[in-house]
Amino acid sequence: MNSDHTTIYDIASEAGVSIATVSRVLRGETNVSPATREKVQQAIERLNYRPSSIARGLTSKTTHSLGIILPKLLNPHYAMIFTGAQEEARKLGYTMSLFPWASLDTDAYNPAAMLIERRLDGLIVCVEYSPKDHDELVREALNTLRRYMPVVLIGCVPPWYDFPAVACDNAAMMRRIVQYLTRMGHEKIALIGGVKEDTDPLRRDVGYEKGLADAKLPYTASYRVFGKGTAEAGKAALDQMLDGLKREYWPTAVIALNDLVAMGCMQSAREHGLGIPEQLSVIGCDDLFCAPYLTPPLTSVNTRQQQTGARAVQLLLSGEQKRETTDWELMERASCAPVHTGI
Amino acid sequence: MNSDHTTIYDIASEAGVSIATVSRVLRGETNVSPATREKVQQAIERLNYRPSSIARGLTSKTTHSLGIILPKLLNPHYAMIFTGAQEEARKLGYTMSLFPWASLDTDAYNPAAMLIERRLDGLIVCVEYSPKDHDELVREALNTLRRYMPVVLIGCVPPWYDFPAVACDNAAMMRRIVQYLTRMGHEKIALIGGVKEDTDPLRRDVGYEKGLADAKLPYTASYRVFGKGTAEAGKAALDQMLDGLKREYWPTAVIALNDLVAMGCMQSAREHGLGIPEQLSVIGCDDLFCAPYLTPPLTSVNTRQQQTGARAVQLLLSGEQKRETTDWELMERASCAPVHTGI
DNA sequence: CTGAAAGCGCTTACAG
DNA sequence: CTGAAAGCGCTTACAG
Repeated sequence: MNSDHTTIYDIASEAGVSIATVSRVLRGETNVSPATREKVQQAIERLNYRPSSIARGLTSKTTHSLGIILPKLLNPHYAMIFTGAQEEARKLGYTMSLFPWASLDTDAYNPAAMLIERRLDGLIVCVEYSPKDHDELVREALNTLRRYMPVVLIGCVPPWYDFPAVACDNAAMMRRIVQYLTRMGHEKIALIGGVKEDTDPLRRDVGYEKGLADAKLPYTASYRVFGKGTAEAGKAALDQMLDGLKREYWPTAVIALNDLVAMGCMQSAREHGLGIPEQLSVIGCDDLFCAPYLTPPLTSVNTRQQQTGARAVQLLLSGEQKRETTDWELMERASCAPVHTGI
Repeated sequence: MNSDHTTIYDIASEAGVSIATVSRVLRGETNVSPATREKVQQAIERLNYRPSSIARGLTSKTTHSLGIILPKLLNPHYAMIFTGAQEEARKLGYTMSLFPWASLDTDAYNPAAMLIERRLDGLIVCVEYSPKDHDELVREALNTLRRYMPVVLIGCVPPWYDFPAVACDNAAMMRRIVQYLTRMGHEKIALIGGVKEDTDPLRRDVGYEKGLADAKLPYTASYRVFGKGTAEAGKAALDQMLDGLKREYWPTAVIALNDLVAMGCMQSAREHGLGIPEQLSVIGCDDLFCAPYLTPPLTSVNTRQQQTGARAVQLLLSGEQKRETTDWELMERASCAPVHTGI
């Protein structure tokens, strides 16, 4: 291992100049004579010199490294966000490190310490709502971290958060989805997943209720089941709803928090002998790569995750204190159909 | 922003000791009197001090940050590897940054420069075979990088690579899969995906041919289609095979390079009116989260990706020059069945 | 057990 | 246009 890297001193003596001059050509300053610049560049080439970003960071007070906190990478939704953020960071010369909430949660000592010690130039935090435990952690961690580095939020934006963020207007999106279903004649529309205590003003429940109201439909508590954003949770939730309701009250459409939940719901429907979309329309969210390959292909909402990640990096680095709302698009596939009337 | 962080000098004067002493308690050295240690710790607490890993890195010649190069994160297979690696790194006090091949490829200047300038303590490289262009890049990049930092390989291990690695024995795995199918009576077994020029001694093709030989079946060129590891490529490949073959020669089983390819194959089969598994058995690889939710649930091979990632980090940090082979497990689901004989 | 001093590899005023 | 010098915030021998 070449742990004794070439240094700026080596280049300086090789080129017969001072380290200040080497530093100047390194940083592309203009006030260097062409001849000198050439000499230095040759030396760099010859010795295969790469400046240490560590030493550079110590003086320049900037590390060119960013961090991102995500719930988990195993849901492709977050992998898309991460990819978008990472690529944008890369383009701008920054490195991106991942810090999953889970590892912070389980950490005995100050969860933020590792981030602070790294002297990151900025941090993207992606919040997924969950009750109490997590919310408390999030709030505390955010309040600490933002004293040390710029923070941009992605995903849910808690009402107490007054910083730059890029989020999807889940309320508007959900209202549109409900509308999509009511226009197909659905009146018994279930919503599965999410957290009851969610206080994000743009949360799905707001839009769900608005959407129902738009169509003059009542809000039916038994059609609203909360739960985690996993396939297992989705299946369990729909199982429970169907098993607890007389058949005549079964929903004709179910909106899932995300595609994983939708997958679980499809499974549950299948096991209950419900044809999709004949007897039950299902719609997901996130538009995961597998949505088109499910049977039937799952209608979902593309929330432009990569773009969201990239935009968060831009906000982070530009220092703009904006709060932005992302685009989304309903991807119509075969899992939703007009409500089946008659027998 | 608190960019003027508290330094070791602040702590020293606050505690009335020298910075050397502060450094000692920081690093948990034992040769410090309890009283002094206490004073220092109090000062640290009071001033909310976090040592700079940057300054520390400059002297200690170690950054406690690792890198991982992956083909892409959007295939959950790689997200699992990354997650396993990241979590293990975290446990050991290391940070993990992602560098996708794509961003290195498209980079005009030396693709390795960014990694070297970061002075990473180690690098995990996950290689996915693809012809020419990529292989040349991989070889060159690896040869440069390993002069600057320890490198551990994951995935395919090119024959010219003589370094630590943790890989799946794809040959043994594939032989076992073929056996699984021949025991169910299949004789026309297709293999879809991968690169013809692959030279990894553990590559799938080796096992495929062995498996066929085990059952005294001929190798049939038209059952072997190469291609990318995407669903689209999988669909196109099977489409092409079926369309080019008389119905009586259609395979009764298809092995896909990975689950994405398998998903594409299932789609193709469906469009060709082939029931799965009645007329066509399909088996994938990687055991993605969605495999159980496909119709029918996809039989696949779990290759313990998270464990692989974690193990790679351990090798990297221990400096062992071992080459390890990972476990794998056949996950039997409903997409494979005994060959349909008679009408 | 503790401190003074040098050094890690850069950048940044400050002179010239 | 170029160099000498100080400084970034730590760690590490070296004395005592």
